[in-house]
Amino acid sequence: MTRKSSSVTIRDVARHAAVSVATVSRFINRNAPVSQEVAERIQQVMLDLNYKPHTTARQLATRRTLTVGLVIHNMHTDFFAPLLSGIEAVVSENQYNLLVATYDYKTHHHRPLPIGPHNTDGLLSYSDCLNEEQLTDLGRQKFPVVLIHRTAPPHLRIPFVTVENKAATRKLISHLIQVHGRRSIIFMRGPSEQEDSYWREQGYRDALDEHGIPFQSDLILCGEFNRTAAYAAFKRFLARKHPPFDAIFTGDDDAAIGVFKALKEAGLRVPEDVSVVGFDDARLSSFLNPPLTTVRAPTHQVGSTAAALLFDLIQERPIEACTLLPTEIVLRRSCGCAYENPGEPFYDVVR
Amino acid sequence: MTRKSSSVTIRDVARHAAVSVATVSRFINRNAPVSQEVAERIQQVMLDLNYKPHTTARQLATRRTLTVGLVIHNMHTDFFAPLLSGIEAVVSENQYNLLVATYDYKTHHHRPLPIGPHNTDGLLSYSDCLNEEQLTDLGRQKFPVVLIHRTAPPHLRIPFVTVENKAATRKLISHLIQVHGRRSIIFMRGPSEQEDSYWREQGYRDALDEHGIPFQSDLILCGEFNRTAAYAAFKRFLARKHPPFDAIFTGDDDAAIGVFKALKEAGLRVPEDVSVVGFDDARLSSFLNPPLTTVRAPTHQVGSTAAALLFDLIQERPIEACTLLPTEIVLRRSCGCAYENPGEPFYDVVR
DNA sequence: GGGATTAGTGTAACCGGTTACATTAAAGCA
DNA sequence: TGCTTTAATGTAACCGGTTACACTAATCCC
Repeated sequence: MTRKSSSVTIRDVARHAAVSVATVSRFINRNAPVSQEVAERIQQVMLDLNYKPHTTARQLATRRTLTVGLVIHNMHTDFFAPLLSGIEAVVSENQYNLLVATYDYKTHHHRPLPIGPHNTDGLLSYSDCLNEEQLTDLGRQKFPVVLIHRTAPPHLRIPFVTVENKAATRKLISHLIQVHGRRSIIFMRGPSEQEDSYWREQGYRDALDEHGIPFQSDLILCGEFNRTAAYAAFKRFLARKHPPFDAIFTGDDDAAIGVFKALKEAGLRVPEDVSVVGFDDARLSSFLNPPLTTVRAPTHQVGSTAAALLFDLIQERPIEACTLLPTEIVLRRSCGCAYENPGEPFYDVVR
Repeated sequence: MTRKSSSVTIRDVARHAAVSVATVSRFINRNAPVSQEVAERIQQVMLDLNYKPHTTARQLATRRTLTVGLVIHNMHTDFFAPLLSGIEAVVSENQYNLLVATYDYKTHHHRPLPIGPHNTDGLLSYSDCLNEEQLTDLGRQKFPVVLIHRTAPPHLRIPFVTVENKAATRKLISHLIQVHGRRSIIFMRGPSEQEDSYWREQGYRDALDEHGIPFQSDLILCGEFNRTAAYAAFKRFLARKHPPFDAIFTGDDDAAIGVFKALKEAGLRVPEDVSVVGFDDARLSSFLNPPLTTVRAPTHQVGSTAAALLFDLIQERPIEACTLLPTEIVLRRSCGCAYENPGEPFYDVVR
């Protein structure tokens, strides 16, 4: 294998500065007094030799990695950019590094999780990338973990950060019913076992109940929170014998793009023939034609909050066990509202 | 500090299995024969004790981290999602981890680079996050580095991956001149020292030259490749005494969003009054109103190519020193073209 | 002035793995 | 049968830091 050019170690520095390695270490870490004179000598030698402390060795000795891990299943959708950005901001503020692993127990369960107590000080886990067994295992080791977009199994005391899904969805669906008179509303599920999808569906059902509209299982499709799958699922729906519909809740904004396309191909107009609404308020949602009515989720803030929580955990500060960030519905034209939003996306009608 | 619950080590496993640590290590790494019987015993003990090899210790002993680093200055724009996604795909395919650091020598130069030979096996560096001195330093240690969206200083033999900026820009500007009769074209620069910006400006100048249009320095603005800065810069331009203009090359797509907004506020129509063109073909560009004419840069592929190159370097395979990925102009409506693109963004008129 | 404290330093064990080298027993071969 | 090869294993040094403990000399305090 690659033989690294033998690098200069703390012992080299010690020898050249005519002191012990302990003294050099103390100088570097400033955790014990070192005389002025010796300090200067060490400083000079370090420069001369271009010495860089060996991160890995230090990690082994101190059992602290100054790194946090993030597990996500992939980065294929726009959703992850603001999430990552929020996490990254807090991580670098704390002078930590971020180790990113794409891992999903459903597809990688034969492979051990590449992130854990042995290479990070704490872990952020998105959605259902880890299963309960893995979480239990980490919990048993008292390893700091914060869950993102999923709640923790109650017997594990793992803090989590997610967004308010149910009430916002209920409000959005109610809006379709009350304001726009829609009654046959398609619901597109996300990936199964995705909690967001579950709660959004509850909100959808609640809204129907509230207005006395019976739930119809053949209005439930699977959009997978992704434009391509949503397009395909909706095409299949249109092709087969299906009940009439006058609105679609696409589950998330990315799926709405696929639905827009399928509707266009079918010659159906949005919002005249069909109201379309999404969830997330992704960066491009206000640019769609028509602009997409959706629920604004503070994804960047989800990331930063989760990361902040993780540092609280790592530093053993008291923490908030569960954080449910508020969402708000954003009315644009795709539901049938006629608001003109000048200068989108800078201004939105929010309520 | 946090005292980790003492974890089970290879010596514990060895003791319980009544073998030496070497044998356990061999069994784990499958790099020397171990008898069937002993193998089973070790396997069982590992399960019983829930033993997990200590990544850091292994890294120290083998001097291989199975991790690659990525240095970017931030993740604030949409540009990074496809880049990261491309990198990530190749990294996880190679069963490596990805360590992400946001670092910029201009703002962090007092702080040492958190990524290097001591915690990664190779490094991807975006644009001008690292300065020449830092690159030289890494080069001297023969540390594998691949540059993204910048060329390497010639005396350092560092491979790089970037996109074809100049010819595409020249073609795009020529299109504005020849097809749409534009002659007073604003050019928005990106961040100074950004190579992409430099080459795009060269392409812009070449196109002017080619058509005998004199270069006007007061048509050069600074958009910073970002919507907010571009909006502000363009507002300032409009507010002061300025030469007439009939087109804008915004430097990149994100900046185009800010320009769109400022134009709308000024009551100028796109493309009737002003042609607007960008660069990148970001995910939302085809959704803008009007859809943005731009240059398609294979950003995902830039990421995957750079990562693949880095692995070639790490594994000491022969490599391509410089990779210039092709770009193509994408005509939509913002320049004045009248193509109807059915089902944007799935189909584009590309040429 | 004598005991207690503190500044400044060194020695060596330790973190948890890998691996060069040595050793023994079994298998292969003439 | 005797010699060489190979399978299987153990011992201990090593990777490059940190830090507990020991020690000396100087300073403080009553």
